[in-house]
Parts: sequence; C-alpha cells; structure tokens
Amino acid sequence: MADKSQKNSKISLSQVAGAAGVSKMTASRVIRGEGGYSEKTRDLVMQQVDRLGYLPNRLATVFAGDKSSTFIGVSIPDLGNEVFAHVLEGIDHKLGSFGHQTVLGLTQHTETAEEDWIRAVLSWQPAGLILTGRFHSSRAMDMLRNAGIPIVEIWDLNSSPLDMSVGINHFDAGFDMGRFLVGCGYRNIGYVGTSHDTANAATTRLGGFVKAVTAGGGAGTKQLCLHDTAAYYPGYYGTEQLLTSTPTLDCIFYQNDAMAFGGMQYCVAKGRDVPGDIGIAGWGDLPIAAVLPKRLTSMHVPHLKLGQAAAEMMMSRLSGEPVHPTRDIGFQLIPGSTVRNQVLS
Amino acid sequence: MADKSQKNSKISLSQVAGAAGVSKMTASRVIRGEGGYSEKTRDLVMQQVDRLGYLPNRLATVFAGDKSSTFIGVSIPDLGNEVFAHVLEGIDHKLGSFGHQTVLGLTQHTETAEEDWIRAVLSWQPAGLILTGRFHSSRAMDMLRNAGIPIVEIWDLNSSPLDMSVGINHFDAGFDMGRFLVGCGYRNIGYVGTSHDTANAATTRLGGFVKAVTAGGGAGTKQLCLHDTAAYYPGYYGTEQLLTSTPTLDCIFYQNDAMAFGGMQYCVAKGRDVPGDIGIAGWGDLPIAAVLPKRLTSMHVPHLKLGQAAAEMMMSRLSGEPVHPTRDIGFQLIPGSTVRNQVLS
DNA sequence: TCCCGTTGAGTTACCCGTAACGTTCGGCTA
DNA sequence: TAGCCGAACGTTACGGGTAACTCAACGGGA
Repeated sequence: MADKSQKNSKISLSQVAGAAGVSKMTASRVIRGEGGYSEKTRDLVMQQVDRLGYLPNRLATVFAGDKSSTFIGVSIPDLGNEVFAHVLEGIDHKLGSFGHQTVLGLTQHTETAEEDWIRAVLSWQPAGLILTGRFHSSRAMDMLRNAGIPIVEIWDLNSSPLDMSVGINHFDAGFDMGRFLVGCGYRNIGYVGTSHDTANAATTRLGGFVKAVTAGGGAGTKQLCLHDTAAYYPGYYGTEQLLTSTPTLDCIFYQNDAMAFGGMQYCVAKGRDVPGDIGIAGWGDLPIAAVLPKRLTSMHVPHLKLGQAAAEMMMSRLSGEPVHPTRDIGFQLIPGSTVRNQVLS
Repeated sequence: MADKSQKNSKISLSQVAGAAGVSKMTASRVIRGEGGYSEKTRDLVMQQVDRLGYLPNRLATVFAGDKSSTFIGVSIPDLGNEVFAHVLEGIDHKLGSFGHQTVLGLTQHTETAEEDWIRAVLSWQPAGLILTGRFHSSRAMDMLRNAGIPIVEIWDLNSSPLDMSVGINHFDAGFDMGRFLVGCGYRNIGYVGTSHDTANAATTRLGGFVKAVTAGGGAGTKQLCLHDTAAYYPGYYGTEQLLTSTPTLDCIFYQNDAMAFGGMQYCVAKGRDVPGDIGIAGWGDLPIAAVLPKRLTSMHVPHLKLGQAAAEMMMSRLSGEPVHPTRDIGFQLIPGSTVRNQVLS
C-alpha cells in the first residue's frame, strides 16, 4: 500500500481505478462527478484519489475529446511599459475566474517573435488567442486563420479584425491630443517616442497627431524616434536631443507618460518652466500621476478594463454566446497642468 | 485539391501523409528531420505540409513519448508592482529562448489563489514551476512534492527550498537598511507598507529592519500596514495617516519605491523638507529614479537578472545538468539623497 | 412467474503522434 | 547468381482519458 506513494511519477487514472478495484471508466465517472455510480463506489475511488494524490491529466482529456483546452495564449509586446502590465493583469484575472489559464508571450514589438510564439502556442491546441496589435506577419495570419479558434486583437482597435477586437482608435486619440495642444496655442510641437521595425499603435497615434497639428496651423511636427525602450530615462535624454537640435519648440508630445515624465524632469533640471516655457503631454495616465503636484497632460485609457473586456469577449465566444466583433473601450483626455490653459475659440 | 484547404479543423499527420502518399511514420520522420528518408519523399511531404498548413500537435507528442511538455508555470503575486513585471519579463525571455512557454498565474498575494492555480497548472503536465515566495499552503506543498518536476522558488531566498531557490535574503536586506538609517542618526523611524493575510518577503524584511533599528538604539518602529496595493497613492495617504498620528517621526521606510515616492510627495506638498525634516527610504530602485533630481534612498535588486537566473536554473535542471539548489542574487543599498548623510562612527 | 426498466459497472474504439520493430528492394560481393 | 546488407519505408502497439455501447443484477408490476 504505502510503497506506491513513494513513486514520484505521474499517477494515472487506471492506477487509481486499479487501487480502488473498479474500471477506468467508473473511476473517470466518479472523478468528473457525472453520476452513474453508487455512493460506496464513489467513496472507494475518492479515497484512492486522495491517497495517491491523483491529478487528472488535462492533456489527455483534450486529446481524447478533441475539444479545446482551457488555456488562452496572450501576446504582449513588453512588460517594461506599465500599461501592458495592467492590461495583462486584467486579462489574467478574468480568465482565471472562468477557470482558464494564460500562456504568455512577450514579443518585444517584433513580428518575427510573435510569429514564432504563435506557432509554438498553437501546437498546444489553445482554446483561443489574445494578441496585442493588429499587425501580424503574413505567415502568422495564415496560421491564425487556419487555427479555427477565437482570437481577440487588443489595444489597437481593428475595425475589420481577424475575429474580434477591443481597444481604442489610436489615430483618433492622437488626433484629439493634437487638436487639444493646438487649441492651447502651441504651434511648434515636437514628438519623442521609440521606433520599431514594424507598424504599431504608437505609429498610428502619431499619424493622427501630426494630421491634427498640421490641420490646426502648426508647423510640421519635429519627431524624434529613439531606438530604445519607452521609459523614463530615454524620455529624459530624448528631450535633451530634441531641444538641442530644435530649441524653438514650445511643446512636446511623448509616446507615453514615462517618457513625458522623464522629459519634464529634464526641463525642470535645465530651469525651464513647465508649462510656461514649454508644454509637456504624455500618454496613458500612469498611477504615479495621483501623487504628483502637477497633473501630467495625458490620455487616459482604462487598461485594466481593456484586459477584462478582452477576456470577457473570449469567454463569451467560447461559450457560444453571440459577441459583437469589435468593442471601443474609449479614452479620455486629461488636460492636466503641464500645458497652458486652452485658448477658447 | 483546393477544396481541402477550406477545412478549418485541425490537419493531422495522417492527412499530410495521405496527401503525400506515404505512411504516417514516414511523414513523422520527415517533419522531425530525423533522417531515414529520400530527398524525393522529403519534398513530397513538406509540400503537403505547406499546402495544408499542418502544425504538429504537441499534445500528442507529449502523450506518445511520455515526455513532459514545454510549459513552465510561473506564479507572480501581481503586476501592479513594477518589480514583479520585470522579474516576469526576465523569466519569459529566457524561457522563450529555450523554446519553452510561460503559463502565468497571478496569485494576488494569497495562498488559496496560488493553490488553485497550482492544481490547474499541474494538470497540464508542465515541465517545471517557478513560484514567487517560499510560503505555500500545505496542500500546495503536497502537490508540489508529488509532481516530481523541477521547482524554482524565487524572490525570497529559501535556504532549504522545495527544490531550487533564487533571490535575496530579505531579513538581511531589511536589517541592512535599518542599520543604515540608524547610522544616519535617525531614531524615530516609521514604516508604511501593506498587509496581507499570509507571510511574505515584505514581512520578513520588516522583521530584519525592526531588529536593526531596535539594536541600534532606535525607538520601536511605528508601523502602518494598509489594506491596499503597494502603490503611489497608498504611500501618499499612508504617510498622512502615520505623520498625523505620530508627528515626531524623523524618518519613514516604505515597502517599496512607489509608496516611498508617494510619501515623499506628501511631505513636499505639506512643506516638509526631505531629508532636512524627514528622511525617506524605499525599496526596489525603480527606473523612475534615473530622472528624479534627488535619488531616492532605496535598495537595488537586479530584477531582470533574477528572473533570468530562475529560468536558467530551470533549463539547466531540465537538461540534466547539475544545479546548485540555491542562488543568492544579491542586493545593493542605494544611499540616495532622501536621507541625511551618514554619521561616521 | 415472467418481463421489463433501472442502476451500476465493464468493454471497445478512438484521439495523434512516436518507439520499436518488420518488410521490401536495390546494389554489391563472393 | 545466391547471399547479404542496409536504406527506405510500413505496421503495430501504446499512452490517459472519454463517448458510446454492452451487459449483469435487481426489483416491481402484471
């Protein structure tokens, strides 16, 4: 009896059944609680389950039933950016509450890393995929279409998604920010961000931004795209670079709040008054804003809610409910006090 | 020919084999590239693989070979804390580079959530587990011991781990910070952190801290533990609470940098000079420190490296190499300038 | 007493790859 | 030209669990 518990290797259903003196099928029925057995049998089986520490092998279940698993592949560009950490948190909580698991993939903003990850994760027969962004390599697109599982594209709202999409329209959001800054009277506006090989939401946003600035009579936006992470320190030295090469700028828009904060610190360190001398606008409305004396001009996106919405769409689809394929989660401009007061027109 | 590509359902090896006019086994050999086939056969098979978009079903592979999967379960308390986001990033990159996948579990600092997640993830036959912290429920411990797979406990160095452990000694780190602050001449030191139902690294750290302060002649540390997340704003209002109830404090140690930064902002807002009136010390050395005019007194822990080290230990163990069961990743005290200069003794 | 429905439990086939053999066949040697 | 060998490829069994089916025992009503 006791010698069996020495074994480290996996306990299988038939071992449990054998120990309980019943057939595999009976043990299976008891463990799944689907009925068709006497109470005595149930006790016999459950006793052995406890004694042997049996854990069902879900791989085998998926395999046998030709049904999909309970794990969802989730691709995220990176976690250095707080924004995506919150999105992921929202996704994982919601998925967990439905008994599903997150299989993570950090793609480093590259399509090839995403493609490799998609191939790997699809080979494990996931129930669905949640992908950040709407740009994927063509081979990735082929695999995704062939997979025949629910897919939610998040962050960058895709009006004609592979399957489903939730996020915001980054072009519009960039446009709104541009119009707002122009409305504040700024005309020589710069941009500091990071560049990646592939198109992404930040690029789209910048497109909308530039359009609004140009349409509003601003000079062409002076752009600086660093080959670095979109973090505090790159924001600092990016601002240094930009202001050194173009000292006439009266306002800078940043790819995200971390960069904007870094930029603001540079300005403060150099004795430039914000927003008197120069306006600063970020993106994302980081939690740190709650304790700063000056609220950073930014754009609020409900990140946690976005993640939860993505997971909910996935769960609805998996349970066969009708799901609207796109969902705009919305954004809100935070006027803040790092730009001049808006000029009423 | 073309009508087959309409099918969304999974393409199996035998379908590929059938289309190529060879047996399953031959197709399998070609796809795995293990040799034993002619070039003509290889071309025939690979042609069908491309045409049909065949993706191997890894479930079946695991099943057939009785080998484990390429899943590594990774439990993390939460991602609101930047620190753990970086650890996770380090883990996922390293695992990914070895062709393994991260199955994420956010435990919200609770043992029951961790236990539920462990049960769920073990049923997917992961190759190994990486768990944050060294405290687990007793049922979790049973399952972990029975699982017979490599386990790395991270963050809080466990000198007698379940299997392997990498991290730092939080008691020592807390002690060092306490001794440092006492050395700076502080005697009425407060603490602001968050409380959770279960023991964790922050608790251990606080223990070491209190011991050093008491041993150094400081008054008993006045502690405030909020039921909230360890973030900027809780640091702000926690400081307000603590300083209102105990105005005589000359220094506050925080659970992490975010709280410390929030606390510092409160002090600044109330016109209190840091470190003239009051010293501020945090924990974690956040990236934001790089752009602040005053370096926050803190403790640097190489988070990314910690995550990578955990993944490396896991990979070494899985490939059968000998692995030292514990690894101290080390920490470094950042004196900063939010405390008074150390009094030389 | 016979028949039939119900309940409890066993049997078989299957899912998709792979390991371990078996088979075929062409080429080389004696 | 028999004999042998090895490359190339096929066959079979297996793994853990489940669906669908079969079967035996038992009890109640006609």
